[in-house]
Amino acid sequence: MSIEYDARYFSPRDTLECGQIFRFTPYKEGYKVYSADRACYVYTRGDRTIVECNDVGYFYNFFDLGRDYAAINAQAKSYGVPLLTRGAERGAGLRLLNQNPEEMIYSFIISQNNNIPRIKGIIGRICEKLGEELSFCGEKYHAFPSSAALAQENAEFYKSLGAGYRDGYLVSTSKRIAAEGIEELYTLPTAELKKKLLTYIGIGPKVADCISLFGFARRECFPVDTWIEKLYHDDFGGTLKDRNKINAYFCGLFGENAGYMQQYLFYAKRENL
DNA sequence: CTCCAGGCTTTAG
DNA sequence: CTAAAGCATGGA
Repeated sequence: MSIEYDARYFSPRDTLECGQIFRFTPYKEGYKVYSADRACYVYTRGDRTIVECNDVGYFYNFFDLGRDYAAINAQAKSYGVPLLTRGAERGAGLRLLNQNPEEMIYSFIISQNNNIPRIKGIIGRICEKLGEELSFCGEKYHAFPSSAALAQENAEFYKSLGAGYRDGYLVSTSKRIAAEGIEELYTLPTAELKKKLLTYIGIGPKVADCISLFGFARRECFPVDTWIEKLYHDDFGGTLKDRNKINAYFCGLFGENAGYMQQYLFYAKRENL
């Protein structure tokens, strides 16, 4: 089964290479993408982007295909900030993914003070060791492990996979989620959700924003990492140094679509556009 | 060698 | 309350 979409507003590369997802690999004309226990093959041919998968409903939502990006893209260009305009022009095919909340929690705990290639490696090894073995397009892959499976391992295990000092965070948070579940999180308003996420060991303000944005579709969230801090000074002429205040500045500026603007900016800065 | 990466926890003032 | 040290690892 497959899904087709206008390639102008759905570029696999723009969508996957902007740091919101860590499990994908180049494949044939595009990429294989993994989320929770699912997999798909996504590629562009001519003016159409095609998603081949076993679960059309899951990936329609995953790639946010029910949303019109023309207005979002126009909003980004309306601020007259060159970096943001360039991000919106050259990253027009970027879409915000709707990912599995638990996968986001562990992935972004690992992401702190870390670089993207290494984050991918750590997550990949955790999946290989603990995730269910499945197959797609004639190749084996591993699901992202359940919290119950993660909670059975100790800190030495995670350190042996390269997680570094985040080993204890993974142990603590997986044990808590395995015991409590995360059902309540879906029901909370965004401010309460963020506050609750901050009570998990290893989740601070930036990671909580990423989890809310990518895992709970809270598009008003604006994660502030080292790249955003850099462009805040370089491209917005900002003088604040406290990341919480920088976050408040951007949230006030961009409003309910702040998360999309954040992705355009992150992409533009990292790609040196 | 030092500096940095999608920062957080702990401790000191 | 805010400020800064400490933290694993690998690549530039």
